Amino acid sequence: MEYLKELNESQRKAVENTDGPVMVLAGAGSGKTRVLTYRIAHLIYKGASPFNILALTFTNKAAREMKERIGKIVGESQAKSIWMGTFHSVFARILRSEAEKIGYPANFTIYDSEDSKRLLKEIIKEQGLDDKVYKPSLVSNRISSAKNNLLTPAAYQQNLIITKEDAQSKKPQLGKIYEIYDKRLFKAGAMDFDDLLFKTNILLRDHPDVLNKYQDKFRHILVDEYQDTNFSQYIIIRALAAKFENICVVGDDAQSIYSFRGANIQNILNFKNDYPDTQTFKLEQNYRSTQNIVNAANSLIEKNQEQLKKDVWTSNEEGNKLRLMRAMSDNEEGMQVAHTIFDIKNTEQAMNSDFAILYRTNAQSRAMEDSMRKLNIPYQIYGGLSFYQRKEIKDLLAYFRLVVNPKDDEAIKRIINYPTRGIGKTSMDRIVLFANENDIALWDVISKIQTYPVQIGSAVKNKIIQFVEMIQSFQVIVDKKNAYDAGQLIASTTGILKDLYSDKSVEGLGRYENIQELLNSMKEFSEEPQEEEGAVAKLADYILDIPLLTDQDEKGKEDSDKVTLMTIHASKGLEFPYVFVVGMEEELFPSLHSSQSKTDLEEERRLFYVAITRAEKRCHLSFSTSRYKWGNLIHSEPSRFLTEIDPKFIDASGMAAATQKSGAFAFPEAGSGWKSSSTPSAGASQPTSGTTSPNFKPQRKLVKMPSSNGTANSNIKGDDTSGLKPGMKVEHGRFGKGVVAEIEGVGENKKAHINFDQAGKKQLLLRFAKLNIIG
DNA sequence: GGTGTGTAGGTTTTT
DNA sequence: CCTACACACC
Repeated sequence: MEYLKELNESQRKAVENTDGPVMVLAGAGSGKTRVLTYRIAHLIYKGASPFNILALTFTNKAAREMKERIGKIVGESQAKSIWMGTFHSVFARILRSEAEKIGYPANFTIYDSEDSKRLLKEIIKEQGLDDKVYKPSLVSNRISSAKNNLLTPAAYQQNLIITKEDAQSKKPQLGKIYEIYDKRLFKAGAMDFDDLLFKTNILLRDHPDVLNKYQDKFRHILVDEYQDTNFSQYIIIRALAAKFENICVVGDDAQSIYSFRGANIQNILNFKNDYPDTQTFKLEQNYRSTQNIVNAANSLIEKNQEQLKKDVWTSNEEGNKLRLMRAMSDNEEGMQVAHTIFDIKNTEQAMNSDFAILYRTNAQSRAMEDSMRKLNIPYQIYGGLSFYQRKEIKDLLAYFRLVVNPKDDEAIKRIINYPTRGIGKTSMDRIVLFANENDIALWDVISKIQTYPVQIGSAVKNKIIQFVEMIQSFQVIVDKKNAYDAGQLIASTTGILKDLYSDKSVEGLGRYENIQELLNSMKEFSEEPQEEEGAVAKLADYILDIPLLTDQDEKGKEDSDKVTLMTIHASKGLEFPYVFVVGMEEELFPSLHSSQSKTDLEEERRLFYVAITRAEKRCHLSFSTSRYKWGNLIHSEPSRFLTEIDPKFIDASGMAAATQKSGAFAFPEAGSGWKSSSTPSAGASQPTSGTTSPNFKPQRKLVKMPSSNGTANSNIKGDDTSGLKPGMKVEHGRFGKGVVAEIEGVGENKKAHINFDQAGKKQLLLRFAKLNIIG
């Protein structure tokens, strides 16, 4: 029990009190993961079987890492048996083994958001509705929140509040769409993300024996990030915990940032009402960040009204103040960040992986990527499209899906004419219409196309028959061959490989390589030892839960030394020595949508709180006064959040030019030296490749030059510094005037040690530094 | 039925 | 700016 000594008092109590309901309110950086890890280890140490432990985490990655840490304490074989993962993946697993009870095949398909929206779009059109009024994404959100609140289509249509809302927003048909959508999913043997929770609830509600079984099984339940659970998740947990009430939830209301996904902060606020004899432990000591960071974050979150009282403090060093940076364009902002990273790496011996650049929206990554590339700083983007959502990958996966679950209508529609085989839109429209009108699965129609009175030409019928026969031939082999052999056969027989190979463009090559990458990983999967002697790794097992993987779950992303770029949402639970929060601008952060309502604004503020508290040593906040949006330059104002942090924790010394006319924004310390318009640009940048993971093609091919916005970077040129000698006086755009102390290195590694009057000693690589010789 | 071109519309955040 | 879809042509 050595591990108990590594805990402070409240942490230790949260670990040792393993009986009955426990709520742990864990401030940012207070060792929440450590508590969860040790609590599980402690349970096992005290004799609990790992099979009886259910631990729900927010990402698969978090589950994996926690398992690893537990394994180090109690042994890997024990840790392996714990039921641990996201709500979605754990309950998908349970649903597969109980699927028949609710009328689903065990091989049910999981529709990702794209599949759902395509289906919705089809239904909207079919109903003769305007898809500009009934926007698929909006309809999808509405249905999603209905499901997360456990409203069936019938309940939805009977709910007066909802129907009134829909009527007022001129969308009275939403309930009807939901009803049809739900039917189609069922017919296709498919569940969307929300169904994985919804159907779990149905299963547990309608099958007391099943409920009983899992209540007994999951004798100990732990839920991480409890503040971000929704109603559907809450009911599942409540049902499963009802018998033993050995439930431990861990969370921080100040970090609740997923209400758009149905997360309900009340779940954590009301926990005590559900379990009156709850023991509550507060973790308030922050071990992660410096005093300045903790205090700055506290001063911000104070502005929120609705929260549980907590005093987060730290005994860490005071550290640097949060540094404010101002740029004139998004590109310049990127360059400032890149240069700052470059400098910190030099002066503090930091690794690339010590840095994270966090932003509000994925679209902001581009300027950051460009600047990283220009300074040759390796980086890794998380978020955006995951590998498995790429078109070519989804196409091939659709074949796999169809082979595994022939009722999967979306898969059929996606690939029946890809690669093109003469089954065109008109024919498919007729077939789909016929199938929907008669409530028959698409596969049933096409596999018996001769027997149904669908008006299509005989040539097309023959093509369809060939297609069906091809799929059937795959179905025969799929259980005999391993996933890789089956996958390889399908990829080549269908003509996908050939089709992609024949495209010799850069993008086409990338797509081909992505397919090869998928096949490689299937090979790896197929070569893993199987539990059962002589069994093969099946295609179905490879593909079924792929939609639940995010790109954080992909292999080979973590162990290399790269700067991390991600949205703030994706950064939840992570920590980095150096954090840059970029795009601190009104209408971006807080987002345009959120500035209307108070609760939304409070959520944005919590999001900012999350961003700041990711930082261990230093936190940089940057904004730009203009930004490209859809190719147009738009003006932007500094975020109101910047003024909500107590100024005594902020270093705005580089903000001289910033106060010029941003009325809403004036820092007392605005001072010396720094002119944003003279930020050096990386003229000598080299062509870069290989900065992204080898698994992936860069998403964009072109590196945009900084001069594209016409300002900041274009007209500053450094002097020729090849003859620079110690003793010479120079001027640097950012650091001001200084004297060269020493020249070191040769060629592109030539470096000058310069004592700047204001900025102190710096080492600058001459190949990047724009220096003007002044004496 | 296949292929190419024009244009409308899209950015919160994610399992 | 980029993508997805509608329409016109072959």
